[in-house]
Amino acid sequence: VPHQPLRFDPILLAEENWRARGWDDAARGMAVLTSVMRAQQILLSSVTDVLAPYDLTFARYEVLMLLTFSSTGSLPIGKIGARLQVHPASATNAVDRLEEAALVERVANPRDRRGVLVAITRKGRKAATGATAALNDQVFSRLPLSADAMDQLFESLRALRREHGDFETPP
Amino acid sequence: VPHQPLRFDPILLAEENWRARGWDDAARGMAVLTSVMRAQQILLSSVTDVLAPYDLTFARYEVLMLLTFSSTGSLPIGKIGARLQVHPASATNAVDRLEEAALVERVANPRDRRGVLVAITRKGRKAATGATAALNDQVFSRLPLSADAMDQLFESLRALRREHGDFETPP
DNA sequence: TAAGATTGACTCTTCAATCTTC
DNA sequence: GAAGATTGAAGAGTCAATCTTA
Repeated sequence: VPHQPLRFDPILLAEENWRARGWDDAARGMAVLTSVMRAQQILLSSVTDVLAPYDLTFARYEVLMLLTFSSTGSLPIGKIGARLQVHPASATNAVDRLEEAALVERVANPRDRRGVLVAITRKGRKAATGATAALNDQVFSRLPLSADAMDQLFESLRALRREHGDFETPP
Repeated sequence: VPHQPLRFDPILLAEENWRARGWDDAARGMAVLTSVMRAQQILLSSVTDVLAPYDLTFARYEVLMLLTFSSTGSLPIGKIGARLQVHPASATNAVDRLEEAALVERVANPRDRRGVLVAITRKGRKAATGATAALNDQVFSRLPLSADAMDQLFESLRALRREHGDFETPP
């Protein structure tokens, strides 16, 4: 996004505007939500830059890693969508692109003829290995936060995800 | 996103897979980044639902609030893009949609004939008021996090934004 | 009837190219 | 030449509708 840095924090300023209107009980929530939006934009942009040489998007990279971690190297396309929490149409689209690049193959599912298995190819494994090395080195291990801040961030966002019903909370 | 809740936290599981491969120094960063992505998806979905009756997206709502907070009720379109940290083309698109709905007007900029001023209309102010009340009530004041967790989250994400160069850090 | 997957329509975002004005 | 704004093209996401199979 081509812009000069601002001389002030735009989200903090918005929060002040909120409080000036008497919306004190919502001001911090607005600021937190907006911060998450902006952080996502920043992080996705970093990831996108690193993945560009591999002709991968983050969504397609996630599909590849899911297959890498599966015992057979293949999964039903519906499972992929569920694990990645995206719409079935998005999973179809991601697999389309990966298949065009020969990183995965669609295989008939012998246990359910409605279903489609997505299998990672040798080329797909190579791409996943290279992309992971690049992401680990250039992004994941270099977030500008202390270990404590990362842990707090992870736990707070995990609570948010849990409350939203992303996953069951073990008893 | 139409899916059953998972019986485990998919991000925590991914982090375990990372560590199992010896990528310990990147595992938590991967988990944090993925959590931010997912949290953004959840929060944006909540906001989108609440704004739907007003025929507004979050991006268009943000434009409206920026104009509401400006002293004259109008801003150059370039300033809007800079404040919202989006591409100029996105600002143009958002203003197009708002103008179609008669929530803003494009006005010639008397100080720079290259520029365009975007002015909020009476109808735009009404929409902003209603949408803000709904968002404050249904989303911003109801995030499922403690006040402490919200403050920690905000500060961590603020550090991330600052490091990325979103805004200048006062001396 | 319901579930798995795909398709087409629509929205939003970015980028590159263009046009006008500084 | 550089800056402000717009346009068209391409990518990725959701939704509603559809087709096949369970």
